[in-house]
Amino acid sequence: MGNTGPENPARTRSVGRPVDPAKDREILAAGRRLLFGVGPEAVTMEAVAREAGVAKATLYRRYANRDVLIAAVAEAEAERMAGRFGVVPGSIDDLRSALVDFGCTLTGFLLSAEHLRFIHALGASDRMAQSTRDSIYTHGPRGTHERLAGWLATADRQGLLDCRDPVFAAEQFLGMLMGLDLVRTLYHVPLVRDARATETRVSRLVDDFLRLHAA
Amino acid sequence: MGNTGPENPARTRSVGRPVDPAKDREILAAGRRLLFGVGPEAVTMEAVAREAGVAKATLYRRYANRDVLIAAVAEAEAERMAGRFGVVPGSIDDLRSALVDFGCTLTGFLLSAEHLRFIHALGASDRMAQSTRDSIYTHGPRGTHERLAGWLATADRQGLLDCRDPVFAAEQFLGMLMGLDLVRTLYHVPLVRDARATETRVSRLVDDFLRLHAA
DNA sequence: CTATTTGTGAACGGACCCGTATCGTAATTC
DNA sequence: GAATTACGATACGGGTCCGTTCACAAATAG
Repeated sequence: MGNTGPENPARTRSVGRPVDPAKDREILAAGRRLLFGVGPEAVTMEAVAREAGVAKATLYRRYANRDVLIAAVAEAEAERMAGRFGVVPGSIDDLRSALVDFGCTLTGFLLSAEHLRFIHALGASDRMAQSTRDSIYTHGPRGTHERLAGWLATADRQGLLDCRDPVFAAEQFLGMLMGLDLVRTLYHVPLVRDARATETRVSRLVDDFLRLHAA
Repeated sequence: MGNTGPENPARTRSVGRPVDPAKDREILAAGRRLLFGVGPEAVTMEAVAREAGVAKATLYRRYANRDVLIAAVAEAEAERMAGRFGVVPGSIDDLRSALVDFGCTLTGFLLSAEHLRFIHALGASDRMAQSTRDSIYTHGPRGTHERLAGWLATADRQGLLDCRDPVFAAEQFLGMLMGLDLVRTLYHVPLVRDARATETRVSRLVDDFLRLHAA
């Protein structure tokens, strides 16, 4: 993951024309636009080359074949999204407002156009390697789940909460939070919910959750 | 929807060799296997013809083009799944066991291989018409949500429950029930959960839900 | 300048697919 | 039997894409 370029240790042989890193970025950006903007079928070598302003031969100099390219595009996006996914509840002093903030941020992301496109790109079973999916899952939902569970466990140890099964409780909370939003996303059902509505909704859910696990 | 065949009023001209309905079924079955088993890209006219043991010309006699065929396959599957989705809580006399049964059936379906393949096929944005998706959504998740909300509203009117916003509560319950299962499905994360584990999990969730809305 | 490597542009063979067409055969009505 | 329709097998033109190749320009080190 901490690689200078596509699949390369010792990329510079220190002689000859150096690799243009701008092209790397252009290729991945073009691949991302196609994969997450149009769909997996749209990311053909010819389309990527055209979109990136690069010769097809250049693509094959960097990526062995189409599947490798698609995997690289997905992996790059996974890293980009890790930051967005990396939401964590704030200070434990004010449980309620920490959970409300956490919930609003998370649902806001769930419903974003960015995430929607990402979810749909996951359907490309064959084209996207399972390892890529695993990586995204681990850095994404699984990480969020674990962090929330850890946070709840801490709150329980400090006597702020009665939460003897934090993993279960965290999933319960995340489930309530997502509600049917993910389903709606999958079915392309538009859902407008402004910041105001989101906050009231999340507030009610957090109140319920805290009521269930009151110390 | 109550059509004898693909897009056909007055299909019998009553003279000449009649259409073989078995071929209709074979075609749809083959399309279903390909669409939900392999992926949208796999459902080509040639593959369907091969898989169904039918000449390609026969396909074009029934379906104008590939997109129409794919839409028909998806629509047929949507009808098939409507029955599976059509879970409804049982008698209102015993809230708890009715909800537990409902929850177990629903999560069992959510995690089924059948539903998994279905979800992934939804990614084919271009190939599957939005009207098809809408139909599936309406007969599926939306219907379940509405039926549950109606059920809760009835329970509220009878004083068995304190549920002043049944739509909200229904989504809350469904959210808790699904938890991260749908996410796991999307990321191909296997989750083994036998009937025993499912029931204890759902029982806890139902208890929590009833505690939140106790009369 | 020379050697070396990156990148371009264009072309190519092979594969797959779509949608159509043709010809022969099977099944049914009259 | 004759007319009519459904189906199979096969082939074709047109298109897209993959992955490779080749000749040539561009950029860098020594």
